[in-house]
Amino acid sequence: MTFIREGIRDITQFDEPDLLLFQQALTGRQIGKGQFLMQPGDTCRHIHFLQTGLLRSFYLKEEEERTIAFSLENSFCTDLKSLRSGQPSEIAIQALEPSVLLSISKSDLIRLYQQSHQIEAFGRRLLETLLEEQEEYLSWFRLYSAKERYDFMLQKHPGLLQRISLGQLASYLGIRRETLSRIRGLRS
Amino acid sequence: MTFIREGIRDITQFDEPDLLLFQQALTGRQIGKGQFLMQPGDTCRHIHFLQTGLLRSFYLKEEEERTIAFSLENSFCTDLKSLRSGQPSEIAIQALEPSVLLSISKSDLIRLYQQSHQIEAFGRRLLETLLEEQEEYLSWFRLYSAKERYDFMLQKHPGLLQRISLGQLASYLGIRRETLSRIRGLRS
DNA sequence: GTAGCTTTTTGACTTTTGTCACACCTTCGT
DNA sequence: ACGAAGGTGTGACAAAAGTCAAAAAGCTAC
Repeated sequence: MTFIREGIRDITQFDEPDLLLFQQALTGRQIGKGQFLMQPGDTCRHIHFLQTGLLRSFYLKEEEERTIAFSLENSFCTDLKSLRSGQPSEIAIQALEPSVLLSISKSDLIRLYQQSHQIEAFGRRLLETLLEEQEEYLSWFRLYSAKERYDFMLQKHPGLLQRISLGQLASYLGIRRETLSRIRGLRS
Repeated sequence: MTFIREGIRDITQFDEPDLLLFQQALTGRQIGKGQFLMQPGDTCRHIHFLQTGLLRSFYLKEEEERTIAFSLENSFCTDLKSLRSGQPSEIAIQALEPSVLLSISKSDLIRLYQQSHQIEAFGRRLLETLLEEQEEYLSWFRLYSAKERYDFMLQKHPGLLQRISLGQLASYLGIRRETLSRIRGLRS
């Protein structure tokens, strides 16, 4: 439990009272490889903090999985659209590895935001980071070719490739498995 | 000045004391059609609230403009990456129409965040909305063809087409002017 | 109106990526 | 060891989008 405190504290930089408040709202959960944290049609009611493991979020379009994100250790994962609207989600979240997560419900989070300015500030900073990351990812599609996007991925997450299938990576890069295979073939 | 108060109040939902605080940090500015709010290489130090007019943010890649956003009336505009890092920006922001904006500096905003929980909460909510919008926009590229993206644009911002050039729209949709022209030709 | 500019459209061609089919290789359970 | 299933690589072809060039259509300023 101590190491959980440390993990949360490092990320949030909460002081002792807020750390306690936050921690009390968290519920632990384990999930096996291949299992789903949520399926399309479910309504998302939590934000998950991934301690160990690996998650993948994806749309299902015509039997095809279109990956929108990989969530690594010490990062947060949710479906913001469904969480905010209360409407059914269009995405699935699946564990690619056995994963340990701490989850906080929407209602608890709203309560904590109101109770603590510091927690609200953390929420704001977290969102800024997420938005900036997503802007960068989006710029890949605006500015670069499939090959370049693949190279960026290698640079940015060199270890990740050993943990996911090429099909999953391809769908994250917005191309077909075969195209990715050909890109990788061009060893220049 | 009253109507500015109302506009800000509607959007932020600040109560009277915070409204005043916030308002004092805002500086007004007008900018003519075609003028630049910032250029690549500038460091972004403000968040701009657009009262009237139309802004466009874009990258410059090999003499080509790649539009990443149109900012409409009553919306916010900045370069989050440069604003947060303090590093030179890679994007340009240009007024497509004569525009009136209220701007707040990064340092003032940070100060206000610290002073007022309510203002911090507004910042968080705003970021949530921006992130959700961007997720939707990103899903266009994941799930839909160029033609479909064009149709969504028509649905979502029917009026905008009269205010921007087709070249600008094409670059926002991630295709060439010629391709957009052909898509529009297919009147089915 | 018309000259000069920009924007949009059209055409021929190239490049990139997708599609479909199938071979190859793991891995995993029996 | 065996076969099934899933993941990966390759080839031939199709579709989508990019490129380059030039014509047509819109604007703007005299």
